[in-house]
Amino acid sequence: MKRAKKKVFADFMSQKGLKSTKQRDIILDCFLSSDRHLSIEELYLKLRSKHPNIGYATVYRTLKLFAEAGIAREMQFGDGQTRYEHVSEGEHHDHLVCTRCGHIEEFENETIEKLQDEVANSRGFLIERHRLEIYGLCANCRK
Amino acid sequence: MKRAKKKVFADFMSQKGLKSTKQRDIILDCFLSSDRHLSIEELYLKLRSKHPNIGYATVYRTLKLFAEAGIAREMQFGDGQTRYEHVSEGEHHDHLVCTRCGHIEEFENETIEKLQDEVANSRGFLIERHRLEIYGLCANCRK
DNA sequence: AATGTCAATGAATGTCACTTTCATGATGGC
DNA sequence: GCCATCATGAAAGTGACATTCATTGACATT
Ligand SMILES: [Mn+2]
Ligand SMILES: [Mn+2]
Ligand SMILES: [Zn+2]
Ligand SMILES: [Zn+2]
Repeated sequence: MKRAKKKVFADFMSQKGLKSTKQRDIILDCFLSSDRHLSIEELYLKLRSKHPNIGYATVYRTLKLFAEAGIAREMQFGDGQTRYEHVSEGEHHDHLVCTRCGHIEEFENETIEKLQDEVANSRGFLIERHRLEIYGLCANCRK
Repeated sequence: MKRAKKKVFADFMSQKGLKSTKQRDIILDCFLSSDRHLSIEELYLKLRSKHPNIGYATVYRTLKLFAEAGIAREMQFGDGQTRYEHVSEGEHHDHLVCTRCGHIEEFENETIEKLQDEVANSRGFLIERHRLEIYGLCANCRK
């Protein structure tokens, strides 16, 4: 799926008349081969060891591009940093966030999604998106 | 319930050895008689007309005290400002947020809450809190 | 009522995570 | 290869908090 996302991004870029650069290639590769839910700072630091010449602003702008292209999603978990996670076409999930170690787990629940639709319908709301986050202690941190 | 919350706050303050001041009284009164989901800035501006001598920092610190005392809750709706809403003992609700006009509606759904518990249990997570927000167009903005 | 002590206030400043600017460098259509 | 555009990154700007510190105020005590 790494290849598929690279294609999606390449198509988006050419369709927008934007250019392919070494930096963007490196950042995309690093993003796709990293854990999910990375902050700009984290990705920047991860890149820095191998590519000290890539600036923070470029990482920042490139992650925005990923989001625009639909291969990444911006997330806020309340830790003061914007995080980016991988997105696959048509896929959706919500999150369990550990308040002690920061571990993030993903889940899907079709019934919850349906109930949300019902709530929105009953109020005349047209849903664009939603966020459901459960905060607490992960299995490890409970021990 | 305005009186009840004032009592809760007064008890919290005396139990913590903190002092009662004109500013805190005024801010509490203004907060309790305002719409829900106000930002610090909004409350500060609302106060400013009648009480131009109350500083931003005092509003900021006093809202934090309300949250500590359990009569207010900090919320992030992604508009870049922290919002505070009234909290009543034992009460919980989630939100529908209009992305066009900013209107915020509240809802409760016992079934969704139960399903969340199930999800957390199945992963060994111990829930501390959760947030569920549905973003979209409100009935008014759909017209 | 005056005093003493410690918390409260608010103008100013600091912090932090973006966000934008601008001079310089790279890309790619012709 | 030329050159109009786009991209880059160091530096500066922004905005919403968060903290500092000199001064003021609350209130228990005298
Ligand atoms: Mn995720
Ligand atoms: Mn609410
Ligand atoms: Zn954990
Ligand atoms: Zn609306």
